[in-house]
Amino acid sequence: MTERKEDQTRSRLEKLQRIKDLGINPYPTRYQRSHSTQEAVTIFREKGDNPDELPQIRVAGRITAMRIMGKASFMDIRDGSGRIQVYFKKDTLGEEKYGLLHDFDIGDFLGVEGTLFKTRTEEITIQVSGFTFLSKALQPLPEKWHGLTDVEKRYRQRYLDLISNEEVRQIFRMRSQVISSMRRFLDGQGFMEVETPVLQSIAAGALAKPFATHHHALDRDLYLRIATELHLKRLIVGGFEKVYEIGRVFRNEGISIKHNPEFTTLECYQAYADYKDVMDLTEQMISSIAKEVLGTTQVTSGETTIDFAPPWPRIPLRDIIRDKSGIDFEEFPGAASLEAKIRQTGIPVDAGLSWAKLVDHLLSQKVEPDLIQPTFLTDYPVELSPLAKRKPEDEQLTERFEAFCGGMEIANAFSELNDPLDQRDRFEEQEKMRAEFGDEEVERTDNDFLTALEHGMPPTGGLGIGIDRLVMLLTGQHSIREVILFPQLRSQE
RNA sequence: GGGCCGGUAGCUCAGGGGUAGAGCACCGGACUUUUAAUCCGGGUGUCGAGGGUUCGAAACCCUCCCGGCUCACCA
Repeated sequence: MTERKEDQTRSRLEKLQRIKDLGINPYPTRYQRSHSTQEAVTIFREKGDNPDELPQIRVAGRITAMRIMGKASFMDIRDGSGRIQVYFKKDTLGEEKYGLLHDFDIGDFLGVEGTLFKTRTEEITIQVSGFTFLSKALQPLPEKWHGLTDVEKRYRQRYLDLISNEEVRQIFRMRSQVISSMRRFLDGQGFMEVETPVLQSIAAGALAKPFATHHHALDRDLYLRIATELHLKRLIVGGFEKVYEIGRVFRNEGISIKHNPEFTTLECYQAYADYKDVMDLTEQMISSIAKEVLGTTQVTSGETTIDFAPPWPRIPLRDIIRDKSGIDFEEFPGAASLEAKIRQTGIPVDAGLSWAKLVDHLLSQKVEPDLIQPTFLTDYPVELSPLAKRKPEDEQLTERFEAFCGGMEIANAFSELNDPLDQRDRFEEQEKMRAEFGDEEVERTDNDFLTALEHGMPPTGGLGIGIDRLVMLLTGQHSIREVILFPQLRSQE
């Protein structure tokens, strides 16, 4: 509310005062409902033919429309289940109570009791015999025809978006269902859900810039986690054989239609499994979620239909990059030669990137946009995968896959590197690359994690899934902001 | 960070040098089965902010703020 009271607010404040003056508490503590609006409608559908069997109804909700005609009025009441029309009649309520209607506004909360009937236009309605004021709204709601479309306002005042737009409510219901379905699936497979620290003295486990903060009592800089990976593997070392965490991670990077600085990942780790087992798990989990939430494994958005039914194609990274770009990166083992080849092929590329970054560039430029159906790309070069175990038959490749869908990466997984000596070498390699290429987005050596590995970790398959992107795919949304309730915008007051 | 587009009433939007506009919302009145209720009356505003040009700026110029898309960035 602004300091200069808006006209509409002033009028609502006057009504609030009148309600108070009548000795009515405009913000009471509770209301005993007998039914949801949806249940009330259903009851009438089932028993409407025998009015004697209809119960007294008490529902509560927000007034979303008012149609006032002198001595009789209709209002729409909405609760979490739906809406119902209620009917106020001066004859029934008496002059005094009926007069109170003048102090109601759209947006107020109201509890009503009465009996169900059908109007002559066939709408199931509650004939109100009594009502209780439950909450006064001082601000007007968005307009009823066009609703709220201003994107900035939709995100900054998401509650208005949720009030105005049923599709938006549906998306976030689905997001919640996706996550609970994921939990059900993993719990059913014998995984145990755990929580690991968000505040860390070293942000490792992924290649990303962390957010920095400071702990005053310890006088120590801390970082917000960029992944849950290394702590979950410590738990595998500790003897838990199947663990997962669904949690927020933070990356201090650009904001885009596919990136939010804080986003939600699932990571799960399974002892004695390898990346092929994890591919099976991934297909099964995502298709199972789609079936539970959507009732089908297929999602149509625009002209494309994505089908999550397993099995998903499994294609070695080298093959698909060669097919899509004409470049076989194994023929260009150095950064300089690969960069020259990429340039020669006519693909724009920044100068001075590491070999691993160049391969990644080819992947994101020439391959990723075409991967619409769920697809596993496998066998990533070791330079690109500092936490993944080498393939026994080819030491330059790792037992790793990424899953792509809708032109986005949605999952990353590998046979976890459990050789502490190799892991230390890989961290050092990354540090060297950071020094050489001025690349901040590389793994930072986590000595505490290395110590854990030195105590012995069983062979382990690990998986990370971007839940926001998965929800985007399942709900057909093209912007990550449409699946995050309060996305990061440029500035907050 | 670059490019393009945008910011006008509570909401959705029109207006592009000459009195600030429409619909919904809101306020007053009428109306006992309405449902985008209807009918009569009322415009409620720092035209994103600041500076400049001009007799006159919401409009034109400059700077900034905010947002969207896009490029860069982003395992």
